Amino acid sequence: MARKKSLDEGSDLRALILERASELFHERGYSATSIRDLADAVGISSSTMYHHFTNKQEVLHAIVSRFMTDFVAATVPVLRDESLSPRERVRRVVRLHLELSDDRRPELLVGNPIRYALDPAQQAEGIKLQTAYHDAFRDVLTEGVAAGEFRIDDVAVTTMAVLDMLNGVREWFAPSGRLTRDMVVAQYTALVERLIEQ
Amino acid sequence: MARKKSLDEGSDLRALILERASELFHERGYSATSIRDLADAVGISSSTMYHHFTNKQEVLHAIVSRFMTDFVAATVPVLRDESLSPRERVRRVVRLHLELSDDRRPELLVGNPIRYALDPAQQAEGIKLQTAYHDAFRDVLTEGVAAGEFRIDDVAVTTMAVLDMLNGVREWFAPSGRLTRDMVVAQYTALVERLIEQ
DNA sequence: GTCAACTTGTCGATCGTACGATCGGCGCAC
DNA sequence: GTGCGCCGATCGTACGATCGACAAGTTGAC
Repeated sequence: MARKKSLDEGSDLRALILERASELFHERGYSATSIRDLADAVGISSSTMYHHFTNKQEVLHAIVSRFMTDFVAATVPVLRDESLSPRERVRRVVRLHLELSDDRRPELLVGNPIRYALDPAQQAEGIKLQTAYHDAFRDVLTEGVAAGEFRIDDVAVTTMAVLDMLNGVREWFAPSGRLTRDMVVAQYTALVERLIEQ
Repeated sequence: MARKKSLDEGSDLRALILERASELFHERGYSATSIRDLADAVGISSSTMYHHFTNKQEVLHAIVSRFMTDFVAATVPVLRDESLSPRERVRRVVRLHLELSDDRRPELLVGNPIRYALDPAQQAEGIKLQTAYHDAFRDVLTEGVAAGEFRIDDVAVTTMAVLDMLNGVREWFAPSGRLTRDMVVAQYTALVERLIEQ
């Protein structure tokens, strides 16, 4: 029990660091956030940070890697679920995409400067996960066209247009505004259907 | 002439600094790019930087402010041009938006970390310009609906969806790929029309 | 069962470095 | 000879990272 307690406390602190680090990186950017900032945000010494992460870069990588892995794990199986129609798969993924990027908004640390801060190997890992999602989305559109469900001029361009549209929401959506999250999901589902259906 | 030449050289150097700074800020991020990096990129001493800008922040502000001002100056008059139909205004702005964000891609330094690096007054200036563009776009959609040209469920949501879609292009478009810029413009014009027309 | 040895997590102090910014002086154009 | 643009040298600071010490808990030999 003592070992378990010790491990749990360690895991909790690591999780807490990742949570606060996500927020600070999201607000100020990775380079503008110091190890001391992160340590202060969780109430520990800066040197203690190095008992949970080998360096600052690893904190960033842990955040990005975990989020992207979770994102792909949640969406790609739905996009590949052949028991559902392409139309239904798209509908479900639109909801998943919007909900995940809202729930875990601070963890979404995309952009060139972030990529620049990671190792080539870490970059490659992120690109691989992103490609997996893009490919799955593109495939379901292709399938829908073949099945006569969708009418799409250029599947690749439409894929990027839809995903960019979904990614943009987190930048302006605030639940305190006129729209609830479910309303946004409904609106975007309809917009995406306009883009792909006959 | 000598004075003119001197001024020209000064202006040229300032313009050159802004150009290289845009690229470096775009690639590595603002905080990760040092004054010495900027100076090296244009072949001057770091102290000379301070003869053209009061500090590092002003370099960033000059880039962002100039681009956003130019962008609004190019697009809003088209959106407000009552001699054109709402449909034609949208078509022209889609092209302008895509071409400007391609031509001056490094200057597009949006995102929270950038905003965080600016003064509140400088932030307000950027927000004001962005709002002017968004409002003009929203108004032309409203006008099109009133004229029976467009069929839109929620004009505000559709406005954001369209603009996010357009903003996303610069992240993945590479002229070396399968698509030319004109092809992308044509595709996106068609996609936007799907989103707004009957 | 006892106790020394080891492990783990934390800290304050500190290292070397790179940063933003300043200063004084130099050279050239007028 | 005056002013402006440019430079090398330098300042004070904040950064990422390391170190040695210490406390608490776990392990293993006897």
